Amino acid sequence: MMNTVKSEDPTLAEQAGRPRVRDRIFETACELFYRHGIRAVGVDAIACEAGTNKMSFYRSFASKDELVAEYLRFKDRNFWIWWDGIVAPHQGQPRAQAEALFEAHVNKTCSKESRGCGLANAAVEIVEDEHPGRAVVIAHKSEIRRRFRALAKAMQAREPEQLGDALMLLMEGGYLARLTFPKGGPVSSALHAARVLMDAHGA
Amino acid sequence: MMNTVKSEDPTLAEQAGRPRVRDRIFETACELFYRHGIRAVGVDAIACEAGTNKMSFYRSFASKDELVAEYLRFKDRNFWIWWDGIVAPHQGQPRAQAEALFEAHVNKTCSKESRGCGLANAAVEIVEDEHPGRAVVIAHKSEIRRRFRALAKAMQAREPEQLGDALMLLMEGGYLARLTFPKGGPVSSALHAARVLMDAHGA
DNA sequence: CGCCACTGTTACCGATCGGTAACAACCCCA
DNA sequence: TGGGGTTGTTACCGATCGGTAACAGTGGCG
Repeated sequence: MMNTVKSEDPTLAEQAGRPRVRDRIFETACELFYRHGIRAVGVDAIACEAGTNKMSFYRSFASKDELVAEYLRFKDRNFWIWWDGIVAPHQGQPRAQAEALFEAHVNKTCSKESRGCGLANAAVEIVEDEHPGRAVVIAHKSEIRRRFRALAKAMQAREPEQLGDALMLLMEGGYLARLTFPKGGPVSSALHAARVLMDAHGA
Repeated sequence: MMNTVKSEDPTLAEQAGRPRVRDRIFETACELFYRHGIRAVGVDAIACEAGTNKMSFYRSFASKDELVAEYLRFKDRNFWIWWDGIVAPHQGQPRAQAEALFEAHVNKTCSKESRGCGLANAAVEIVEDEHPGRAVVIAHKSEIRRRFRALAKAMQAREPEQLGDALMLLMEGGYLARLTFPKGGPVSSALHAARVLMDAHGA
């Protein structure tokens, strides 16, 4: 808790030009966790890949679990930045927002480097309730459900909860399918399916 | 390769009344893999939980990876037995078959012990292409896609490939959602969403 | 200059990982 | 009464896991 940042304002540290060790480690960890999975990546591998060693790792992070939680919070923040960025150009037009979301989702998930959703993958790997990352995952997915339902309600759909849930299932299913199918998988049909669903709900 | 079964026909061994050590180990492994994940369960834990020891484990299985592959093949077989059992009563009525499938899927996935789809979870945990279980997962998911598309075609739907993929995304999304939501999660809306989709496709 | 925060290095800890050798007991069947 | 196949037991292997102690350098800033 107290050894994450010893002194100095972190914003002040970022002003300095070259990257702090902590940032290099964190960036490396994010990439390795996403690419190979959380359990598959050890602390030693992270530190080594970041060009430093395990001791420097533990000078910046309290534990691996804590780093994992921070990784998940990072993924969560980035997701909502992405979401808000997609939605912004169509303010007040919930139907157009949803379509833009699914179009972007298909594009993103079909990209070569995609390994689905890091939060969803963590939901599979992290089973222990005490793990500090578990709460982050649950909160993230709950918020997704809330937003999809709100979107469905805003477009005046019949049975907005059902439509919101259905849209969420479509998106989550795409994340999962990406792990077994190359680019041309079922994800490609997500936008079309979302449109059909919204049409059918009178939105 | 040669130490999985040393002698005797395995079918002959099953004729004998009490459970072989191999079967106890395998059954235990299946439960632990599904409940806690593949990477989270060690060989020692499996053997111990099965009331034996690591040495007896390696007398029955060539390696942990090989056991994992066998676990996945087991899950695959069971899944199709389940599928065929659901579909059988509605032969020749693809629309009714799909509805029965989704109703059963919702029930199964909402049950208390459910941890989603073991194959899908393995798709998250197993990244290495060389792992003997990876091919099993890919084949399984490909077959699911094939069957859903065939089902959509059989019900004379417009754009059967799109509908088939959409149905698959709904189902897979439910598996994923189950890991973060308790019983009343978005999975509950899967059957309704599937109906709406099929209606919209004129099936 | 000297101080101090940051980093690198090395060695170590106990625990667990997947996997193996050697030997003693057992039980069924010939 | 034998075996032969199946088990249990113990000890061990090298490697890696997450995590720590102690010390040597280095850079910037007062």
